[in-house]
Amino acid sequence: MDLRLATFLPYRLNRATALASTQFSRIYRDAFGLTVPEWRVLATLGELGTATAKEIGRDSAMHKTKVSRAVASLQRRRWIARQTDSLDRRLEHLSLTAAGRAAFRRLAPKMLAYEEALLARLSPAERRALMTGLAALERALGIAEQEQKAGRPMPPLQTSLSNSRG
Amino acid sequence: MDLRLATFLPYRLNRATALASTQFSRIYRDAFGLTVPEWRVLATLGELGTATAKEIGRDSAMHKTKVSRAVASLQRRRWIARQTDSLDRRLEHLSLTAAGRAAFRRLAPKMLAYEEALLARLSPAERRALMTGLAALERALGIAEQEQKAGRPMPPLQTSLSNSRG
DNA sequence: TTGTGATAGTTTCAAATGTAACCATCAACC
DNA sequence: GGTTGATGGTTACATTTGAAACTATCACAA
Repeated sequence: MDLRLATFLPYRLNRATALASTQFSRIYRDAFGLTVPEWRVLATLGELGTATAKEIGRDSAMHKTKVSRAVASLQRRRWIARQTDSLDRRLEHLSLTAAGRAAFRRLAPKMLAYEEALLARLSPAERRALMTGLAALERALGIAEQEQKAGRPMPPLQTSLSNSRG
Repeated sequence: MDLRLATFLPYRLNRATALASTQFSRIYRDAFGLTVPEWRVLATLGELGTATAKEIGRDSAMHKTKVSRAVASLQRRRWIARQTDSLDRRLEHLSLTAAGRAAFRRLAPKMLAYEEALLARLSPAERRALMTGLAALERALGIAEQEQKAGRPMPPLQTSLSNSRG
């Protein structure tokens, strides 16, 4: 089998993801001028209530500097309040202010509605297939393992050609 | 239904894609120090034989400046040859040199083998589901339309909340 | 033939990003 | 108490990126 980019899985994933990201991000960009990292921090705190920067990073799969900057930006908007942990003063417990919660409550249903509208373009069977397939792919990629701790590497895939530098 | 990032489609896509991209890119990075855009240009030319920068951009869904820089870089490696169209001197017909083709022939089977190894972690049913679901998602996102011409926008999705700036 | 507008491709510039260094704090051990 | 190593989080620096400006060329029309 020859390699064709158009049918190659990582390429297809990339393209679909980029397009989805563009379409979804238009919602919070148009409404509030939020960037993707800012939206993710908002959504994470909207869901969790309170979290540290590290927890947000793990939960939203973002680099810690990205989280740091997004948090700083949302704090400038007065959407995030920060409280230093009394026992461990390295920790900053972050949570949404009333304004932040209001913004989240305004955005969340729009985001879910757009997701619903997108999935409504799929037949029920296709929808099931997407959920099944995506979950299986996540498992295959080792996302479950990655989630807990970024420490140990995945067990390598069975690839006869792996590491054959040639 | 509340918005939970972990079950939210664009977020799941993003995470899976980022992880897949990292894993796949390790192959050509380790072997040749190629970047993602460089690999895509190589793969596109490996597939098409000859193409202009614009065609590569359309085919690989990359911004034209990204293509331009990746092409320049591969040219510095002497992996790409360029020939100006005799009838329209704005066009540059790009193709792989012998060295470029050799690199592609070395990489392509590794990439396909890794894809196969990844998909081997899925059951046959899950694999079918992934392909069905991904294809349906691509259609829903309008990737088919996007491919032909980046001109007209997609017909808007059915979203009761669209554009309700509040 | 000389504008005028479009197109292929490159370059410039500013913004976003990741790596690495850094600061403050903590836990553990001497 | 003081040193050592780890951790949460921020900052500095270099790289990557895309938008917009630019160059060269083309088609077309006055």
